[in-house]
Amino acid sequence: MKNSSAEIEQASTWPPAHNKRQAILNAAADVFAEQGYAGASIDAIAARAGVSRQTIYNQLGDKDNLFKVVVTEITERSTAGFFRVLDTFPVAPKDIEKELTEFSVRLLRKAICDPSGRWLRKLVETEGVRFPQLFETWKEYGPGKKYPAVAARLAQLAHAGYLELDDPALAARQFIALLAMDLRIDQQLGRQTPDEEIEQMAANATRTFLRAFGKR
Amino acid sequence: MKNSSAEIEQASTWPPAHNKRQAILNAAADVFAEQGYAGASIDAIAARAGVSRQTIYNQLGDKDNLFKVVVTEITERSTAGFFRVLDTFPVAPKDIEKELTEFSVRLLRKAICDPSGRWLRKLVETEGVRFPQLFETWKEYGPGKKYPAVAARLAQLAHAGYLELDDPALAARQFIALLAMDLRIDQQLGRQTPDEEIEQMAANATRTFLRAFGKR
DNA sequence: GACGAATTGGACAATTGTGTCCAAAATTAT
DNA sequence: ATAATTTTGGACACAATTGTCCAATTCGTC
Repeated sequence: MKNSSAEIEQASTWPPAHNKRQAILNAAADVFAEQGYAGASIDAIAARAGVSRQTIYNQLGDKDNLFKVVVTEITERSTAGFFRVLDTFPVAPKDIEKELTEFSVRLLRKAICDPSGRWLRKLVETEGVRFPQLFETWKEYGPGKKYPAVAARLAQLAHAGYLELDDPALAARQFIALLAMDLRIDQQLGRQTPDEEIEQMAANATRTFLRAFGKR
Repeated sequence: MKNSSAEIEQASTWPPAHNKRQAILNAAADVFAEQGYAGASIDAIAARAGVSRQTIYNQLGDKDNLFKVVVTEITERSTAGFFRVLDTFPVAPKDIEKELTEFSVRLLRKAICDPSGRWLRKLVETEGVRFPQLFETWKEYGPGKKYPAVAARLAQLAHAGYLELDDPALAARQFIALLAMDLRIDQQLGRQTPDEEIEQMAANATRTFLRAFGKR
């Protein structure tokens, strides 16, 4: 009924059980993020996925394993989306402020439209202590790969004479921090950040970043 | 035994039961933060506080109420500490970079040594959806009072000719974002950030902030 | 030392959740 | 159509948790 993932169950004459599996994983991600590991009951997940409890145990084993699968799955989904956006990073911009702002908008929008990232961060924050190995995996895929990638792009811009950077890695972290800043507060609630605000956030971050590191 | 709050129970010929109450609140804060609301069992809290379960029910009622008391208590403790540090904000610095960095170190250190802030943030993130009224309270005391206070100090510095600001409120958020940036990752784990790194973080943030907004 | 208050520990019912088993039903492929 | 596989829903044992009750004990005070 109120199953938001139901539309995915089209006629898929494909991997036998993969649409139900997907429905389960989506539902599980939601419930885990909302209720925490302990608070998430298998029944709640089953209900939201529109599946019987038994099917979950059949396909994914016990709660621990379900949780691990959810996190790895979402990690992959999230990083894939991130790198797709990163490919649109401006290389030889005519108007650097304009193009960097537009890139920032794309980045923020991806981070919003695809809630995976948010769920994931929340899950890791909440359950990281109890699943240390999971925390490591996330750190490897999250900060471990995303920040260097951004740093490389920034270094490229610096090398092309657009920026003055002595520490690209630091600049990358600061750029992301400035971008995500206002998003966090909104996002922790269910608040759907309106488009104008996203553009405002991107503009603010880019402007300050360029004030600090732009060639003058 | 391994009760880290036990030392507080000195000879206090004072409010009859207030040291035990404190022990309970401290333990509850820890357990709630580690395990989430659902995962935190009263028994676990009682054990960590070194009291019997019954005592918790006697003094603080049921789990819901205990949680509320913990959050309000910690909110007050945290904001108090913050404003005590904010009073050391440089007003007429000789070397602005130096003095602003030192202030940043104090701010970060307070945010670390007093784990209340971290616990609180985590609790709000985890349980904010389930306790909406609580979320509002936190937002009122957290972002609602801290950011404007910082903005006012920055505006003061700008007025005194040290900074070039068009939007103090925005600058305040960005300053805090730059400061807290690297802290979050460390902190979510139990990692005790070493002193040199704190100073490094403060220096990085201040340097970038002044590159963007310092009068040249 | 004796009194009153708080604390303790243990037992208790009620609820909730996990993970398993299984026979009936639905779905899919042959 | 028929056979194979998956899904379903309900029942079940088992464990954990909440919140309450109460007698025995400890604690601080007078």
